[in-house]
Amino acid sequence: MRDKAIEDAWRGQAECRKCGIRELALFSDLQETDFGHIHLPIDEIQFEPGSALYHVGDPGVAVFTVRTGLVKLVRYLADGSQRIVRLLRPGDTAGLEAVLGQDYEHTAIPLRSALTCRIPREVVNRLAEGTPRMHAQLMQRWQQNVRQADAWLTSLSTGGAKARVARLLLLLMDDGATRECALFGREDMGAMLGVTTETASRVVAEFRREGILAEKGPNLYDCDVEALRLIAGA
Amino acid sequence: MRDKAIEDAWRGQAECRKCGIRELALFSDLQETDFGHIHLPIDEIQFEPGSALYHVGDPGVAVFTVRTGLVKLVRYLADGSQRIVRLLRPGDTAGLEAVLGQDYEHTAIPLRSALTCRIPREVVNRLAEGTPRMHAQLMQRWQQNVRQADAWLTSLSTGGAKARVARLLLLLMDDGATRECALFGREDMGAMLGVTTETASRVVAEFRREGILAEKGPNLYDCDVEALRLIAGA
DNA sequence: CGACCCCTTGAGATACCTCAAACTAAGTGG
DNA sequence: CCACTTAGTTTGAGGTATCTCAAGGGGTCG
Repeated sequence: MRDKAIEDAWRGQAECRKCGIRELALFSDLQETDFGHIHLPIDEIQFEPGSALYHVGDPGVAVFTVRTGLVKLVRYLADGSQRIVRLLRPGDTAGLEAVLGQDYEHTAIPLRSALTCRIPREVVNRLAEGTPRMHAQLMQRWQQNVRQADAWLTSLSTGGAKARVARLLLLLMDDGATRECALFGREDMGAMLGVTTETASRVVAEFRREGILAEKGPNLYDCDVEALRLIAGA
Repeated sequence: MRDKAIEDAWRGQAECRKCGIRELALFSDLQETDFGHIHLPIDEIQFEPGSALYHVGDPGVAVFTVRTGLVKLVRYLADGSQRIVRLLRPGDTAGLEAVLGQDYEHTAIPLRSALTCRIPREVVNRLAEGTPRMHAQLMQRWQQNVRQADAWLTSLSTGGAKARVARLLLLLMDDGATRECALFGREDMGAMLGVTTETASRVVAEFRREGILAEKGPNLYDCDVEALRLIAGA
């Protein structure tokens, strides 16, 4: 498919204790002593767009924490097209099903270069045995996935194409906390919103003509948050 | 709204040990001794269509196991309309977020008369502390929710209206294990599939004219599974 | 400079939505 | 027991949004 598949970059064993985003991540609740339970290496791996963290159907051997970048969870349809069912951002966890010994249910592919921590399944299981807090954290993560899945359905797969695009933009800006918004390929946008590539392109182009979006760089836009909220609401 | 709201029927305290669907339910892995940890009453409650198990935003005080019937999880949109994000069938669990002490994220309403077991939040938590198997079961349930949410998006919110209806019918027949299919109101169908009531009605009517569906009673149909599979695939 | 990829734009076909009316079935009250 | 109401389903007709197919830019990279 893609001949420009890039080699996975390995950055070395992670130092969870000093992790800059630990308060966001799966290990946020761990105490100093808990780290003793980690008996297998946790690798820091950088993935580039086009190379998957894992593929649908692969045996689930590890969980990934996303530290930087953006990762899409993809499911392929009967006709070969893809539907993106979730987006993982820094602090999110990919492949939780591995903890249950199940095969991966999606293919996870970075949309932007993404730095991840690869945590072997057994490490999570052993930690979970030892610390109740880890259990709570895992359940919290699962619930977060459910919540995002529901939000995806109600806000990105409901209403007209313009409203969907507007909601996606707001979501990417943390509901308008910032004006800047990094976009991605129109095909991926379409796969998220359940519309065709052309429709996604048309809507973005229209927003730009109307001054709601101002291009600041390659796929980087300055957004009129208020206007977007108006369109998203309708 | 509904003046014919029916009183919740209480059937008495549940006997989990003898439960006929225990192998399906949340307590499937419990041992005889584990039942000693149950210190609060688990009630059997029958809900009728129109009376909710719980409402979105209510504090999550209990988890429900569905024993019979069919329950919809609803989220309301800005314009007041509803979107059904999941269906619970016998053996499924509603309101898992209560275990985490969170508010309910949906409104749960039976589509058909449904017998449920109401399990107080503290009972689940206490059981989880005592038995690791309960932990595993909870995580399994959460993962099941995620899986259903993803399936809902990819199979009921993707493709044309005819394909969506066909997939919904197959889903209700356990992917074609039985030919019989109990349907519900067209408005609910629309809310599941992300189409209008009229479109849902038109598709069902068309299927009936084409002989794919044969009415056997009020909202009870005999289905041509093969034909549906063909339509669902396209 | 040419090849390639992706985004954009166009024009026609189509599916779905909207609004509105007719029909059905079940419940209500005279 | 029958008109009358009410809620839900079905059907129609017209408008509109999205899809499909196709062609034309604008970068980037060899």
